Amino acid sequence: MSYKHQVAEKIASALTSLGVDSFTMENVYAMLETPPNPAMGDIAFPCFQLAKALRKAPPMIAAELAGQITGSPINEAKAVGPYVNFFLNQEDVAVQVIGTILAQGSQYGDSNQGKGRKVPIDLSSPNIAKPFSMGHLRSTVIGNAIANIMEKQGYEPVRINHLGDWGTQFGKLIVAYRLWGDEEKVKAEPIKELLSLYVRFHEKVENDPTLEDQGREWFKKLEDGDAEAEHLWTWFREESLKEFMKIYDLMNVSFDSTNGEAFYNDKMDRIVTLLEEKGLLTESDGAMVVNLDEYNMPPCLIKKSDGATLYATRDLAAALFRHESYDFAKALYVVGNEQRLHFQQLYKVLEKMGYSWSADMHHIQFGMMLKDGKKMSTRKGKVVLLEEVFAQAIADVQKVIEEKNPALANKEDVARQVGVGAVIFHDLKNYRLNDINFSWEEMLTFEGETGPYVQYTHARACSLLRKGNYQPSSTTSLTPGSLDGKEAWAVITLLNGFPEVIDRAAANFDPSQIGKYVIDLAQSFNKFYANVRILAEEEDVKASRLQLVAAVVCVLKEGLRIMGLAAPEEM
RNA sequence: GUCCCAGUAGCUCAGCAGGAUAGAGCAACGGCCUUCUAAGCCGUCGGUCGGGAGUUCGAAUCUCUCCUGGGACGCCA
Repeated sequence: MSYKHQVAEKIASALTSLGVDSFTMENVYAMLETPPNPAMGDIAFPCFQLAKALRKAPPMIAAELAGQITGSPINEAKAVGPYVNFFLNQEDVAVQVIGTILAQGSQYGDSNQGKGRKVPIDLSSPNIAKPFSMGHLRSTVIGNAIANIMEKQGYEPVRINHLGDWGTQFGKLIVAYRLWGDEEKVKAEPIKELLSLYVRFHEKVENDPTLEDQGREWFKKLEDGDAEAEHLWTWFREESLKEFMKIYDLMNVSFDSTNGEAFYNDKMDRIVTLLEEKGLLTESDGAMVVNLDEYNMPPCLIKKSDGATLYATRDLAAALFRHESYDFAKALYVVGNEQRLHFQQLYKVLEKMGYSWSADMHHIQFGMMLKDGKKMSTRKGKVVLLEEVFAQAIADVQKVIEEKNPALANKEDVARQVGVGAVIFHDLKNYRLNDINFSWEEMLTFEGETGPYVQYTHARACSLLRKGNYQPSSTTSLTPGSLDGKEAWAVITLLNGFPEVIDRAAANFDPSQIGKYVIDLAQSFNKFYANVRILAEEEDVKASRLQLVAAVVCVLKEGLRIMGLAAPEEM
């Protein structure tokens, strides 16, 4: 039980003795606040809500309560207007918090809420034959971080890269390749060449709308097993995958499944049959649809008038497959917010089919990656390639290393970890629904609220442990007075809050909670570092402070790991 | 037109199961390396929380309305 829970319990029992029994310890815990100024106390309990039950003014209640609450970890309870402010025995709390972290290590903050239940997460999912652009970064890093968060909550995440390897776009690409393609060129630079074919196709379509029809025809051929179409498709897919793997290796992201849309090609007849059996399929303008008027939504398209399938058809097949394969606790789709309607339709169709588990599916939406305030368009070739962004980031970090720490041992590894970390952190630090306006300058900043800042803080802390010859111990004992002062106390209270941050991040599928936390912790540690001497102190004081440093290292590293960043020990 | 999301410091954003004086980072300016990595720390400057109304002891936070920006709305994914 954390010290805050101990305080809440004492308040709850004091309330009971005053004749109020409607507040449980958990209720009280939720009401606890932090005073605006540390000089006012460590924890505050507002008494407004008690005014009705006790028929007294809040300040009177606060005064009464303050007189009744004593005992560890509380040093003093003081009524300030309508609040009871508690001053804690900071040494008791420090031992508790640091002891817990050093004992649990990377498991600090774990919980068993998920009980080993599976959570398939649809993430990354780039389109074959298109470059891996900045836009695809978001789904990858957000999904990966959420998978880590769920894992920390005791779930078993299943990372699924639902590759965009099926659809009319492949028909278009095949048409373009047959018209203008060159085998040698594609072999030399697959993604670049395929993209330029795709761009060219969309330029030509302006003057020759029949190209669109040809594209649709070729996709239909692909679905029907045409040999030439299949050969080209397989080739394009393999070349693309090779390119994507480079990026994933760089990011240290891996998948449990790379079943893309094509995987469901032979599983869609079943969906159509099921929909027919349940009487949900109706014909509309030659296409087959599920009507969703009752939900005030446009109909969900299942089959085009030429009989070819659509995005929704494949997602329905995928949903059924995932439910049958994983018996999931939740199923997550980390997909941009512009697809909101699609997922709402998907859930409603599943609901109409009688699958109550559709309620466990969540569309984890995120905002768009914009360039100059506008959407990046693959068709117009206006994309920023992720590969280039990483390359630039790593090069910039290398420059900084040469300037600040040229003697560093494994420069290449560190440059990669920090460069990639800067890009990932920049994406994750703000709430995922916010749009991001792409800016080289902002992305490649290594100062302030950035990934490198946190990594740097971690590295400095590691350096202290090294130089102080810190040895882990099974017990935590702190020398009285060694961790006095507001700097240490700020670090300790933040360290204590880590498990709650994980809970909040998991409940909201929100990696930015971890990002903000890790920044806060790094900032407060840097203040401690700047104001409190560690290595030059007497042995017992040094030992105590190093234990705090070790706890910070542990939590920073774990926070970074969850976000998908490495934590180099020197940089 | 309908439905979603957003509007907080010059810029990028926190805060939004209502609570005591609205916070960071960047930018600008000024300090701090004979204490441990200056990718750091400290200070100064900077706000009618888009406008208006309502709910209540109390609203950046909840409700309504208006304004502005973005997105989605059948044979793309």
